[in-house]
Amino acid sequence: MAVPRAAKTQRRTRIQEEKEERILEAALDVFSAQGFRGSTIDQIADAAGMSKPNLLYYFRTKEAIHRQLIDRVLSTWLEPLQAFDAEGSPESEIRSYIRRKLEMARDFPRESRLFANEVLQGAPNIEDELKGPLKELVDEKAEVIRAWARAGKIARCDPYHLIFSIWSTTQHYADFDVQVRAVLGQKQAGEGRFEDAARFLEQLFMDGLRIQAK
Amino acid sequence: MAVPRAAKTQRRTRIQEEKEERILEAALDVFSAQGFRGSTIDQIADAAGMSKPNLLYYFRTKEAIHRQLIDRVLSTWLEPLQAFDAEGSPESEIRSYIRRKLEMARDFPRESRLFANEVLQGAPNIEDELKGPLKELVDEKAEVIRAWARAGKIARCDPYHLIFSIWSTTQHYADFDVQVRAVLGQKQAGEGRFEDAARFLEQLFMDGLRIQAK
DNA sequence: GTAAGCTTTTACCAATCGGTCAAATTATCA
DNA sequence: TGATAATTTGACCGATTGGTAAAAGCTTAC
Repeated sequence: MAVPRAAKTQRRTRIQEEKEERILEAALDVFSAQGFRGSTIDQIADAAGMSKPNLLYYFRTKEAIHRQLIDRVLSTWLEPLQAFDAEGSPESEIRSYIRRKLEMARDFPRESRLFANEVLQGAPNIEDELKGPLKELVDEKAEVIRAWARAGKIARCDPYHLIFSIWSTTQHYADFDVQVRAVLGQKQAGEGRFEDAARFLEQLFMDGLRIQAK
Repeated sequence: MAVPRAAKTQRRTRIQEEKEERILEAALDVFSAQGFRGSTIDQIADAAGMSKPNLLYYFRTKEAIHRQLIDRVLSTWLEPLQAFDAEGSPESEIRSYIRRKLEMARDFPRESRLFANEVLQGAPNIEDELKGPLKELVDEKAEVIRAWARAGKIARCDPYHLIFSIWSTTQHYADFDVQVRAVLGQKQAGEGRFEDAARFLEQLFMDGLRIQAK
């Protein structure tokens, strides 16, 4: 008798790991492009190259796939901010934070869009994570920024809105990619726009915060 | 014999105008919260206080509602950038552009989210508008900004990415409202965050572009 | 008032949705 | 090899989807 999802054995099978990975990869494609409600299990199963019942053997529900995906993405999404270091100089920390967030927009646009879709539609599944871990992390880093301002190392400013503005400007290149491409036109068909964006944003934030470049 | 959608008469009935307006208003609610695919005609009909077939008497398909809504929103979305004036001073023009975009995020968050949903999901219905009218408008204003930089009125910078950064930072407060609220917590339950954001963004862009305040 | 056209409703449809079930197939390991 | 567990399949289900047909009800102009 086959008890689904390998409840009997503790260890996960090789096949289980492979298939679950393939499903999550396919689901990232589909969910990030169409949102949760707009995606169907059939589409994900197709993209993963398996039948719907087979997919549902690994994940009980559509929601279960989405939850696991969101969990995974959320933690990688927070990494750059985690790395924000109170010991470093404002210049290097803010510069490298901008650069890392831009690299994520370039290299992991699906992850960014998955997250954007979720937040845009009211974040029904991650409200707790936003109000808990995310808020705490931002509170902590905001204090670092405030200390820099007190020490006269950067201009006085609201640290929360500073963080928001770095988030929004960098993620814009993933979430609104179609628009960015349309406006820039053919001249930026390659990835050059990311370097231009990096140059612009670093200048904007350095001067905007009155940080002296070395 | 009732030919649908008043094909016989040229003029629109009073009832037609009222009902179509009610439908579009309801559809804005639903589409902006759940995206196109995630929304159902029933939900829109409910929100508009009428039966589904009754709604479908005024709009042949779900797509037709969405198209008309997008068209309408797109033009109001472009207004602030239209107002961007080459004759004005960089300080007043950029300041007021930021302020107007922030006011739109505060006063018309549904419109912003409808647009964000559309672009995020690949802009299948507005690609032409993005590559045509939008691009032309941005090209024109980018030239204005470039002229300011040549005249030494503002720092040299990529005008396109400047515009992107103003778009993204301001719309962030509409599109990612849930996240902003979660991170700021209870202390900003009212609309205070918009004033704080305005202060921060004006400072960031004024100093970032090395514009002297009068 | 009445007839023509406009609006609304009731009943309905085929397609698709998320998900189940039992049987068939395949992999694993003693 | 054989038995046991893991995986895959096809057939199916009730609910919901976008949309239609036709008749009933309502407005409006004459």
